[in-house]
Amino acid sequence: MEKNLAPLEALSQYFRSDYFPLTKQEEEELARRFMERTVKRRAFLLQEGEVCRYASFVVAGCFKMYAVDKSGKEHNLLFAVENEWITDLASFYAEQPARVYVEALEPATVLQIKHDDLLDLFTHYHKFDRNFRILVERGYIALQDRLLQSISATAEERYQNFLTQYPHWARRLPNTQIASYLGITPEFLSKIRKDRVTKPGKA
Amino acid sequence: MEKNLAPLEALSQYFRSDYFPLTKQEEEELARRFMERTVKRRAFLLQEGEVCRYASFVVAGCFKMYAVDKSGKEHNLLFAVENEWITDLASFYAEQPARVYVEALEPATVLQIKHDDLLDLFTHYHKFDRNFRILVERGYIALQDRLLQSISATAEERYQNFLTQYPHWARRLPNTQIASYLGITPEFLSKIRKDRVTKPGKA
DNA sequence: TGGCACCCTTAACCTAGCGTAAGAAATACC
DNA sequence: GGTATTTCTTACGCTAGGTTAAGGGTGCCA
Repeated sequence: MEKNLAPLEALSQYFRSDYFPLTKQEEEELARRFMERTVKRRAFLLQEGEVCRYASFVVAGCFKMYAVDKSGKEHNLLFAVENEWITDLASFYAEQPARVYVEALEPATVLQIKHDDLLDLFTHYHKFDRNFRILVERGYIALQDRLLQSISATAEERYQNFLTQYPHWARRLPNTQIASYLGITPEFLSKIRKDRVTKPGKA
Repeated sequence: MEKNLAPLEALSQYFRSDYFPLTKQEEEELARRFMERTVKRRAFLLQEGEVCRYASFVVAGCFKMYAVDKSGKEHNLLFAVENEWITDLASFYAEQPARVYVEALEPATVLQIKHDDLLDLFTHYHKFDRNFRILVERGYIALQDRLLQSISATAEERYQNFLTQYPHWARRLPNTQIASYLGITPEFLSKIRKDRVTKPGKA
């Protein structure tokens, strides 16, 4: 009963510890609208061309969001583990076909809410508008930071920063996935890792 | 009286046409808290190390937001012209020193609101929370799109996309600034532009 | 206990885009 | 209206990172 909170309890806990905590009533409204779903490794929450119907909160397991370019290569945009959200906002809000995939890297459990139900929460309970505003703001800040790095930093620096900023992802993900997130090939990441060991502190 | 709305009228108009329109009272609250400011070409709204005290809405003129890397090079993160916002959210919300500059590329007029006044609007008028949630969502979507391109597209493709996605910026900005936004050197952009003319449609 | 799928590494060769330099064209400002 | 500062272009050598290919490791399930 300690490591495995009931999924909805995990979500309430999440708001309580990082956002404006919910009242009993708001928690009930939450429970009424979020649905639990378990998915296997390799299964998709979303595929290119589909409309993203749900916002998803990860209760257990691990996901990646990625796009496929015209030469067929995958480019990871985002990872999500426990207590993180994974949703293609562009598709979700505009109700247009997604240009990305969301795939489970491990067996997983998520809580999902439909677009209309979320808008409903927004209109009836001020606090959700606010909590989601803050949530998206934080995402925006993280994205801007990453964009800056991708424009201005070398692959080695980006890897280094990834390790310090996202240790919980780094510990858990295979290097192939990390390479794709950093925008380099697995082969080149391998070379970087070797060099880091060889010339450690850098003179 | 047609092209030059009063600044506050421009802001109300902005919400009216793209977001949930404001009531008379909300517009008055807006007027009470936003301050007009004019800046010369080259002047800074924000410099690295300062805390970003204001959210800024551009009424006239043109700005760039950029970061300077450790070798002294500038990297443009964002442009803003009339009816666009330019604010370092990371610094503004956390009240921490900014890592970026915001500089006027043309003589400009902005409307600015202080952090506390904005939070005040959020708590007293539900609609601002909502309008700003949507505003940030749209910014997030644009950023993600750009990140994807910077990971997966070639410099020439990025330039092409820039021209089609942001014609109003492209028309107005010098190529040096555009190059910095795309993450390439002005010299290389120049080469791309030459090639586009030489081999036009691409067989 | 063997096979299959996935992951990591190494190495040799290749290319997109950078750095530098320097002249020409355009624009800002007094 | 004229000078000074930006901006744009061209060219050439150079480096970060990609590509291809191949070998070895590891865990999983039959």
